[in-house]
Amino acid sequence: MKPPNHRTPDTPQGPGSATLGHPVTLKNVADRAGVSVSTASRALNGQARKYRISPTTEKAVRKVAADLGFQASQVARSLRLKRSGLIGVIVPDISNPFFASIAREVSLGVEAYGFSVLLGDSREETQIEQRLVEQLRAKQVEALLVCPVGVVPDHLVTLDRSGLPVVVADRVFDGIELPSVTSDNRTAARAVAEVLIEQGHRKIGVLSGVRDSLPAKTRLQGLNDAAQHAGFKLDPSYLAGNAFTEQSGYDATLELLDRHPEMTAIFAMCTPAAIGAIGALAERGIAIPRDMSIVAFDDHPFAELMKTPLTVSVQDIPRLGRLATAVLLKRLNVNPSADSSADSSAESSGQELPPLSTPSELQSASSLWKVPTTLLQRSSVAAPRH
Amino acid sequence: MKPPNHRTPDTPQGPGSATLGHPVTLKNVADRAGVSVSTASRALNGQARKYRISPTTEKAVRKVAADLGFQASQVARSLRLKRSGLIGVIVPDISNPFFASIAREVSLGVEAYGFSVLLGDSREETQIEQRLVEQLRAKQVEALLVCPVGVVPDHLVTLDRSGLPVVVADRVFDGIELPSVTSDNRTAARAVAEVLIEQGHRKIGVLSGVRDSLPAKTRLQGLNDAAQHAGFKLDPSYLAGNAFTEQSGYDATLELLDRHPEMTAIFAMCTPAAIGAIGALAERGIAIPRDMSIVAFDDHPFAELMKTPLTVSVQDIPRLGRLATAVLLKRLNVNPSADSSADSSAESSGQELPPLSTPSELQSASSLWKVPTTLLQRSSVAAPRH
DNA sequence: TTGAAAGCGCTAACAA
DNA sequence: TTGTTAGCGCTTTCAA
Repeated sequence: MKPPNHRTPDTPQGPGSATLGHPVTLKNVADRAGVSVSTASRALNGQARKYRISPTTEKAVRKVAADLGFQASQVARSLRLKRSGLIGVIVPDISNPFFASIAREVSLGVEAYGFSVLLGDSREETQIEQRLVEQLRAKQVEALLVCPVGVVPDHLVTLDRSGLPVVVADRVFDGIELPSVTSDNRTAARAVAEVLIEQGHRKIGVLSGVRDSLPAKTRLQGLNDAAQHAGFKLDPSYLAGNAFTEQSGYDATLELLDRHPEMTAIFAMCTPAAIGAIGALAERGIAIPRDMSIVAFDDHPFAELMKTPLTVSVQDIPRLGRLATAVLLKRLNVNPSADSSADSSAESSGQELPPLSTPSELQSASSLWKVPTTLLQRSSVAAPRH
Repeated sequence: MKPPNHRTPDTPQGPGSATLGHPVTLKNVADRAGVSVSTASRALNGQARKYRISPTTEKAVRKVAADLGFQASQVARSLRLKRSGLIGVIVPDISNPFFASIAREVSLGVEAYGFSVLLGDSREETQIEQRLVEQLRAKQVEALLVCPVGVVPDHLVTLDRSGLPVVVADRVFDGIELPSVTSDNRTAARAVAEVLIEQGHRKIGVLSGVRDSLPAKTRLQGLNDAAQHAGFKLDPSYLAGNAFTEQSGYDATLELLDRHPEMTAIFAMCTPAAIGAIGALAERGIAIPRDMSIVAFDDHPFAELMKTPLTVSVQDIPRLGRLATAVLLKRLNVNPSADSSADSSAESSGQELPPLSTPSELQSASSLWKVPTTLLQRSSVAAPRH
């Protein structure tokens, strides 16, 4: 309640935010409101009650803060609190709608808790993935969601062990104690494979994604399950391709066509591969499904509009993303069920991170979450001709 | 060169990174190497030369840092340097491949300079966009690339004026002094419109994106240009829809079909709208291109495989993204032409941000960058039947 | 060639 | 009910 005649030499402020030069700091606010920084801090952080700050003071501080367009520096705050409010998300290719959707779910899911997403694109290279991990670690992310390239999990395990919560999605790993979420690829693969098999197909070419990745192996397994159930075995020479890309699908198809002219169906492990295959087939004048049946994974907005709508196993991508986010939040000891914006404690500025309750007690219980998929039968499968 | 018998009470370190509890700090490194923090800092930041630090010392420090898995806290560094190394990217929907591609280019483009991308998804809502802007500002982003929802530019202008470099892409604004990059929508629209018109179409329905957005207006203008050149005028009642979405395209098509049964062609302002339109057309049993011609914007991997491949004007999205990134970097006084990884100065840890040369001298010259588009003629256009 | 110390903006004991 | 102060981890003057 002293007369506020001790002004900082701050540049004359128009209303709105920082006008010139230095951004406005808490000290600026405090000075102008004639209180100490602690009082200002407390007033702005919804701790007025707790510290029994007079409503008058609180109001005053808030007003000044608003007038000055004050925004607490999250950097300073992070340093002090040891909480960056940052979540790292690393994917092999953010322009791929699959990963983009996952990134989206994470972004939306964590935003309510004051977290922001730091994005990394590994370009399908483990080496870059490693570099990004380091870069994000240096930026003090509090957790990492990574859709790995899918072959070398070591750097992620190390990281997780070192105390930074990591959860992996999609290209998860085998026998690794990292919380993992993925589609139920085995069941999914078996289901699509069966529509092929039930039509009588036995000579089935497989367009594989990255061979060493678990999804690729698991999908192959599902296919084998189906074959075995039908009483036959798939020859390994019917396997081609080694990436989840259109190019790989195209090349593999051509290769298979040459190696096995008797092939009657194609099992594509991802949509891009299927697109490549369709292109290759068209070039060779092979009609779908008359001369060749084909099944694949994942749906897309254009599916219905295609010349031959694909029969596919579709993953519930948003759900995958949400699950991953939930696991992440749980590992951060944030309660994902709490309603988001009902947080009326901290209203005006800065304060958004609810404090973590327990200091993340290494709850690194191995866990693999599987999300069910849906079979979508369309018209890319017919009985084999010969 | 003192005997290093004054150890910190740090937990016994296995090789690799932080083993237990506290992450390893510069002080830990310094102590263990038997030097002061200043020396450690300088050694690790490639300033050994500059400060004439003995090679022995430097080596020693580097070794300890490596052994301990030291990583400089970017948070502390940011606070001190007033450089966060963060770039904010805000888009209406990251799961849309268009925006995802842009985000990707930014991410790849700035990564080489040690920046990371903070992602925000505005869900096509200006209000959320505003909130995200605030959130990212608080996180001390050094610049913002936003693909705005597209109607209210004020908060962005204010922000930019306040000193935070903002560049907008795609849904740019009219008469606003914000660096903007967008496709050359007018020319593009005119070009696709002309393939319609040359076939004899005059009754052309328009599936509009967000009406008040500049891209929508500009594309309409391009269409009008073409019409005028052909000597006719488009009746405003042929305009329907108000969003860049599939739903909007669907609804608008139905609406137009009812209002103008004589319509012979559809001009869709975006791919989703086109998809919606094709769905609506199919429901009404209207064949493309026999009964109805259609053109749209943007290509996609499935385009060739569609029942009726669409004639489209395709934007060079990666180029759009790269341009936007370049503009951003220029405003940050980083030289985008410098080769990226050839930066051998700072090798081992932490140091990645090249310092900004000039302190961003408000070079807010109004500038609009236009990226050319390509016309892709396929088979969705035929001469009108009546 | 190296070190001591100030300080970036903030929060939280501890005092009063 | 409010203020003083230490300190988060780092860089950088200034001094030696």
